[in-house]
Amino acid sequence: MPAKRPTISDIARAAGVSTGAVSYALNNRPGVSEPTRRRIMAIADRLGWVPSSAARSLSDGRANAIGLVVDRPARVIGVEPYFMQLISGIQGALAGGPTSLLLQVTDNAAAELAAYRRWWGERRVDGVLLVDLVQDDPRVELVRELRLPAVVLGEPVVDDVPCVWTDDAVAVVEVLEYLVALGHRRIVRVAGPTRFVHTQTRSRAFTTTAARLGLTGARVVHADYSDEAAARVTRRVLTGGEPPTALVFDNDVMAVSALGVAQELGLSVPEQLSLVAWDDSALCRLVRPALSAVRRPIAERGAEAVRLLLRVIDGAAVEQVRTSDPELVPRASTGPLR
Amino acid sequence: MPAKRPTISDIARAAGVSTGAVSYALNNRPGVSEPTRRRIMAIADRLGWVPSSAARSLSDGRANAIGLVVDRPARVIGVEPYFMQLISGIQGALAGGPTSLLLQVTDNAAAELAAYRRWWGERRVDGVLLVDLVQDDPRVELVRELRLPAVVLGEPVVDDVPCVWTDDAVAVVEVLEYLVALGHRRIVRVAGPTRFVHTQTRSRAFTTTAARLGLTGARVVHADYSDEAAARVTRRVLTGGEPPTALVFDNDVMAVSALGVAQELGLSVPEQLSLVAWDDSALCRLVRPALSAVRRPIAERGAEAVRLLLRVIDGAAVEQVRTSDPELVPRASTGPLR
DNA sequence: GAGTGATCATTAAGCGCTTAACCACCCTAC
DNA sequence: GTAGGGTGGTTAAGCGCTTAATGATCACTC
Repeated sequence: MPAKRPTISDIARAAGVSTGAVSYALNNRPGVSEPTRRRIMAIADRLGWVPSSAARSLSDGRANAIGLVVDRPARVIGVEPYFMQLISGIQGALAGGPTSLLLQVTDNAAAELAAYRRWWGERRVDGVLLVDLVQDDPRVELVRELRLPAVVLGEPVVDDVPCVWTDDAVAVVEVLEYLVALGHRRIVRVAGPTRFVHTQTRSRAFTTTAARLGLTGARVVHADYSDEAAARVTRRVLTGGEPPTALVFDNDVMAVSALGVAQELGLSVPEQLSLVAWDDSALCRLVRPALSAVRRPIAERGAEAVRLLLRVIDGAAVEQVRTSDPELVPRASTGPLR
Repeated sequence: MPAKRPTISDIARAAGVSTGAVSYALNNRPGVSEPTRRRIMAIADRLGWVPSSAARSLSDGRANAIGLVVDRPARVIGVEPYFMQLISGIQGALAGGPTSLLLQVTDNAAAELAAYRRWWGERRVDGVLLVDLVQDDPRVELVRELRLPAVVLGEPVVDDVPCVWTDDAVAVVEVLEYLVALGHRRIVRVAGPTRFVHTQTRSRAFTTTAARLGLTGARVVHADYSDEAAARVTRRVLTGGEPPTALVFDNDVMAVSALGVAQELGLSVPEQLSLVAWDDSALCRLVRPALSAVRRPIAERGAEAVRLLLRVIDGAAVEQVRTSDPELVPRASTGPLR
């Protein structure tokens, strides 16, 4: 059983005023004189008073928490730095404020929906962050139905839901033009699962840009972000007819995995094969050759999303915030075609 | 503003009973007849009722949440798979129950202490998980003072605080004997910061085992878990006098970083240098050569810690749960000395 | 000297739920 | 016929906080 925590009644008694006065004082609202306010605050301070979030929630209806559900199988989640970076960005924006982060990791979409619904029912969160949107995402429908404030981390898909996004298309173009400038013509994009909206966006940009640049050998294959799947796909692509001279991946793990495959196959990187990862991370820097990668401001986006969500919770109008464009960080894994 | 959520009064009205009866019925306690209970539950179900966590907390004093603070600089946090694995283990044990996870990422110890104190004051958590204990850790003192239920993820340091741990020493011994069997005599351990208890334990085991095995060239150097620091230290060690033939690291990131350094220096792994990582992860599997690593049951430990914490919250006696021993997973980065 | 505001404080209701205390009723026992 | 003992409910207080409504006090004004 935890130690005793002071309540506003304790403060009121110590100060010789009513609890109402204490409440007004501590919340910096009119209703108490300046000297009294100061006296009350001093006492609260001395007693180490902290407002009970339950009591506060109950009376003002705010949970002072936001929720994030990450729907990735346990096997994958540890590997991808993405989420931890995102979380650390989120925390940055939350720090100092009264709001906490509720995190849930699930391994299927239904559980994710259930989690949001439960949080809403329990009034545990004031709003939620949505990541990895899919086409006609049921979560969008859900937050709309529940009128639960939400911010999508990703490009705008519907216009009544706020979002913060980066324009992935510009990076796709940048990467392709960069590779073409190095002499590559047969380029394969190893994408994540098709269902994700961002996968589709990037693939579309990839296809149209490839066409514009006259790359006939360009195509898109899919994997599930895991190293195993990436290895399988990469091996197939590299040993098939007309093997590509450059591969572009949808995350860092797959790119690193492919690097291993290339080495197994005796292909030297970048002399015979160029590799580009998406989402730069320490992982990309750590391997040899270090991987060229598209860097997105992940933590910054997380922080921006939180700020937007807090505004939305306070009743702000729907906004679609665009953060800085992703950029290609060239390293040792890309080079001129020999 | 969120949509309307049903309360027990709504249910009571619909069922024509008092809210007290509804409460008894929904909590499966005596006080209502079986038919009435069923009727009430059916209505609750139809209405989609979910208990308000705030109201419940306020009346029964339980927050139905546990807290975890991770104190690592943002730069490092993304890279290490450790925490995500831990979190996913935690979630596994929480799934299905009424308890949620509150997560905070901070970048200094004071902020971590403040976070625990705040959560306690706000009555937001019923208990907390403590990771990365240091010597005379102030957090131990804090949870004791606040009488906040806590479980340490790590070896027993004081006996009034429950913990779940693995015996790292046995793995240290295993690794050393393995390396010695391969012919290595000059072995350096690249450890994490000295302040962590687990660092000290491993170093102690390393030193005594090395002495027992008669390894005069064995020593311990320190880095801060980051790839940069590890690269620096590794470079220094490998280019100094009497360079080691085997390196043992305290995490995966440092080992991978060292692999890069070895390649830069023209040392082939494992022919000229063997590397062992601590905490196996996809990262270790991904690089070439794949890294031999000590695998600890991280997710399992997280789950076990949660189960223990929930028991402690319910008033169980202090336990010190020991989970399965870490084991060495030999891969391509270790081999006989040439 | 009554009326009019300010100003600073108190009172009390209410947020949604739990739970001890109470009550009405029927059944059995002697 | 009344004491005793379950059942199956209701009542009401309380968890810690917010806040509208109310009230007391003092300072001006005409």
